[in-house]
Amino acid sequence: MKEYLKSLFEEASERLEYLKGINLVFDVPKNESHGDLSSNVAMLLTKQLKKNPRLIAEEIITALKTDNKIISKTEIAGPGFINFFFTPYFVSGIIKEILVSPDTFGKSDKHKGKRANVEFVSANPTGPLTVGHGRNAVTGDTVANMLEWIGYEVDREYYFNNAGRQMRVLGDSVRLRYLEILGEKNNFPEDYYQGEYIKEIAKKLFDEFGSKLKNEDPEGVFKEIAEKEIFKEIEKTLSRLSIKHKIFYNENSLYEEKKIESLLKTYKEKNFSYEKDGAIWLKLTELGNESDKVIVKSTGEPTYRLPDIAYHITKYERGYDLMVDLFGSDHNATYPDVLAGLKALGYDTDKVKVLIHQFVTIMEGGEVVKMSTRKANYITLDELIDEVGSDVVRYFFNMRNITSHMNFDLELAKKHSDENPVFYLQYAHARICSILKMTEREELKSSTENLSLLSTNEEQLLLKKLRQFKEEIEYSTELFEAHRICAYLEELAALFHRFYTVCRIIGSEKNLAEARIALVTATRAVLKNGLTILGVTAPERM
RNA sequence: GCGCCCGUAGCUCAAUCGGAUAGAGCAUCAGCCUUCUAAGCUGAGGGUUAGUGGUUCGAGUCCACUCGGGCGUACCA
Repeated sequence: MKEYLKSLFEEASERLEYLKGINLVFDVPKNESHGDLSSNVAMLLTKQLKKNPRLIAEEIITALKTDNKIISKTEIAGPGFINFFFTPYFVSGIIKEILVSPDTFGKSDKHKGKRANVEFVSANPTGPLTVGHGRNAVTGDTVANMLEWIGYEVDREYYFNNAGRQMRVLGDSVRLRYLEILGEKNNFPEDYYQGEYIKEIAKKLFDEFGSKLKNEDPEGVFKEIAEKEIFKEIEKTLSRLSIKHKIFYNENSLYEEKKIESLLKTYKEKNFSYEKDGAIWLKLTELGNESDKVIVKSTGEPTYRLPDIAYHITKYERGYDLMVDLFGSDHNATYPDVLAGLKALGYDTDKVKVLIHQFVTIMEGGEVVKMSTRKANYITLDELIDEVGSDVVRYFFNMRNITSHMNFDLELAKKHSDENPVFYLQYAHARICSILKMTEREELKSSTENLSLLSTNEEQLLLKKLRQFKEEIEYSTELFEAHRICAYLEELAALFHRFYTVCRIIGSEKNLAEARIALVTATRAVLKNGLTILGVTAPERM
């Protein structure tokens, strides 16, 4: 629709000089009596032309050579909007476009040939994933899906660190629990990992090795096994949400491959770093940031910034055109340093898109549940999936803008799970499947021969919504906002349900019935594709 | 103190570069199944968009200030 109008305006600019090179925007008006598409161009020109916007609008309309097979009406409304109304003939044509290739309708090759890396979850293996990680995981995977849909080849990546204090404590936590099983009394420290899963790992070790590990070092087998077991669980949890990372990148390999060392050397050579108080600092103030930051502590150990920068450099070296980083708002102070460090070395940081999601607040019984992995005071992602299912979890995290703080009322999620909007969408899909089975029995087929028979208000509104799908995906992806897709699908499902209650297939005249079958088949395809992007299943019956 | 995010209906959230009468779901109330799935549809009530001022044809959206909440502000990640 928009493409057609754009070409009309372009052609008209031959006659109306001021239309040349103008930034044309068409909106779908909220109120359907304002037409199918609306332009505010006349109002934007008032300053330049010093004329009443309605007069400008009139000039524009006379200059447009509209085809009355496509456009049924143009009007000037309100302060100077130009509203366009499309013919039913044109509107229904979308069905043919969808049915040519239903499974790929909405895909675009806009970014074909480009490669993207989406890094998400990236939790260190110290415990099970919590609900908070769930938001990160679902958002990351959905962003990856969206990018694939507009043509990117996407690698899903998980960055982790199995060195450092956290992991030492983890290993020792397991060791102490193991010794407890052997009957040894000890004072389990308060700041150690309190979770049940530690005891389970210890039990596993006892079952396999008996008391042989009594004098083992906490850094050795305890840590190793703990890491392995926990990662296994993390991957299992993610796979329940249909999430699979292609690459697991261990921070350690940056050291092994001397990337940290060489980066440090580069900064020194280029005079971006200096020594002070026994530490090495990066000159971030010179790069426009607030203050210089330490990259190597006086102990000789790098801070997180150095490996983070080195890590991102590997992404550039691996040739990605787009790198998406996803993390929670608690990390929002860290990425400017990393980006500045990259920019200093000449890397194009426009290729990095940092997405920060706000926290998930868990409410239970009207109370906020404080989350801490170490204190084992958390609700795991697994428990949540057990309660409400993968589809609800994915949809729930996708349906809200990540910039918003999110209240997750557990009681409500459990109790009212069958009233979740995801079921509304799935129900629409299942309903269509059921209709199509029924019409098959009646020996009715889908036909695009008489689509102009689809002229009721319900049919036209549904058709127009189907037309918006592709643009909706592109727009949502450019903004990295999956919640728009949820909103779109809910509107689409609502229009379908309304169509269903008013327009019948079986019992209608044959040509009309077959056109309607084509319509619902197309609707089913769009619903399914939308749900697929969100990572939600499209059941054939409910 | 400073930085980022947020404040919209009773609750959870939308609102397409600033567009026309601020929309959904839940909850509440009133209707609709002898006919393709009632997990559905129709209707009603519910708002000073936290507040004040500014920018303009037009502001929930942009700017300034105030109030309130979250997360940061390390030689932790």
